[in-house]
Amino acid sequence: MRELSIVADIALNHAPRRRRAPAPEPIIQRLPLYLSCLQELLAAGKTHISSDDLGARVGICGALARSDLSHFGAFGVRGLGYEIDCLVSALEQVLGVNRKWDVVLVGAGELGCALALSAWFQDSAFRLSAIFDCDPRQTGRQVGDLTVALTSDAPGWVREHDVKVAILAFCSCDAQAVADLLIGAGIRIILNYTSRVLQVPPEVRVTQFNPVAALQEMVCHLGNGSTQPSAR
Amino acid sequence: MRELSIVADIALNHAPRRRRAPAPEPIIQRLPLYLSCLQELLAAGKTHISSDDLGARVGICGALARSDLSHFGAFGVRGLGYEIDCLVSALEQVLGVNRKWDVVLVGAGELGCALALSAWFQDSAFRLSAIFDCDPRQTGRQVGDLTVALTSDAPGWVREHDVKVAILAFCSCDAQAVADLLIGAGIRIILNYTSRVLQVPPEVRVTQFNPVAALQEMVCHLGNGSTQPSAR
DNA sequence: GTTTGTGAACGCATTCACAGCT
DNA sequence: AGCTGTGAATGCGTTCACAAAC
Repeated sequence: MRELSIVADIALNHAPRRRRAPAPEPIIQRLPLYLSCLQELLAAGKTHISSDDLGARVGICGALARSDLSHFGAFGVRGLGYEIDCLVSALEQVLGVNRKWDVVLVGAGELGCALALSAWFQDSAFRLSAIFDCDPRQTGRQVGDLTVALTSDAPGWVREHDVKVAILAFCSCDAQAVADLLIGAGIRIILNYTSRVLQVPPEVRVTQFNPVAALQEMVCHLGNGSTQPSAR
Repeated sequence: MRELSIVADIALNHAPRRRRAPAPEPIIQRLPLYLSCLQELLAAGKTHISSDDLGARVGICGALARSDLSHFGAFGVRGLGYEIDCLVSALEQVLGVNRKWDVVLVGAGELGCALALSAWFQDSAFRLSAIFDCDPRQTGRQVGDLTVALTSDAPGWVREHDVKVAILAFCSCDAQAVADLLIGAGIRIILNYTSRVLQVPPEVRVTQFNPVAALQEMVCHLGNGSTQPSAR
């Protein structure tokens, strides 16, 4: 009777083992990168990849890629590397994206619509299931195959359909209030396009998705570096 | 003759000192969060804030906030906390956002337009200075006060105007090729809305801004946690 | 009494190096 | 020969705890 890892026995059929620890945050942050690269490689017809190659593609060293993957089981073959489609399945399972997740989108402005109509969520694990806006004049409008409803109806919908994931894509005004209501209704994951930094209880996860903040962080390295930001 | 920190002598007028080390990455990642909160507090009329309070707002402990800020100088007053507007100025300077940065936007689809028309960049350090699209039928269209040009013209523009910052907001197809051309023309910072994971030389910074990847990462904590993703 | 600035302690992620498998 | 899996070592960020300042 051997120990079994939660994931890999299903993804592969040969014996994976080891660590079932909750998986460190930094590793989890890299999994989507791996997955994205691998899906691309798969689409390009590649079948195997080495840890060094994979690492290079996501900007880390090979040893780290190996170490990361080994947290979830032994997916590689010594001398050959990793079989890509196995790895894709395994990562999808680890991430929990081998099922569908309903998502509510709050904000039907330019950005909200761009998201709703984008190709991003096609073929992803995430299905936009409702769209809301606080402006009553937007109510009833069609965006793709969704109909805009009032933001005040969002908590009810979330509760009724047991939705766990929300995207906030409206102008920042009362983002915290909206978030609080959604969390109260059962939302556990928030993708926040608002410039407001949200305070949430520990069981809720937020990702700040503000382009200006992202640019600020990167510009910092430039500004204090070699390039003197003298003029312009 | 005392040592002087690069930044703080200008931001404040009393003696800041200590570390002029290049500032660890994790700290820099938090600076935009601090800044955002502080600007909000400032707008709300508050003048002072303690490290504990500031920490709570960005989801970290007070000691860490203190430690972070002290890397750039001594901005606080013991017993009182930090004077918000001083801190805002100092952070803006550290981040390098007390000047204007020209930005080129590649992609004039739903998303590109949403970005161009959004309020995000108003009053920020970033000015969208040109917008490009690979579809010739888009050429000449007005988006806000910008006129869409061909993506193939982007490298020339970047070189000519010495632009360092680019935003990629088109459907993923040949994101890497576009990125390579822009980098060749002098781009050092890329905000990548594409689902393609970009490979760039070490002097270039990329932030992946793909909502699906962000959701995947967060869902992971849910899926393997207490909530069994059994049904639906 | 309150709150900062900071050295010391701790814990954790990454890298290294190599044994082991193909 | 090539590449994975992994323990050991390293380096680094965070937390702790307290002296100094207001």
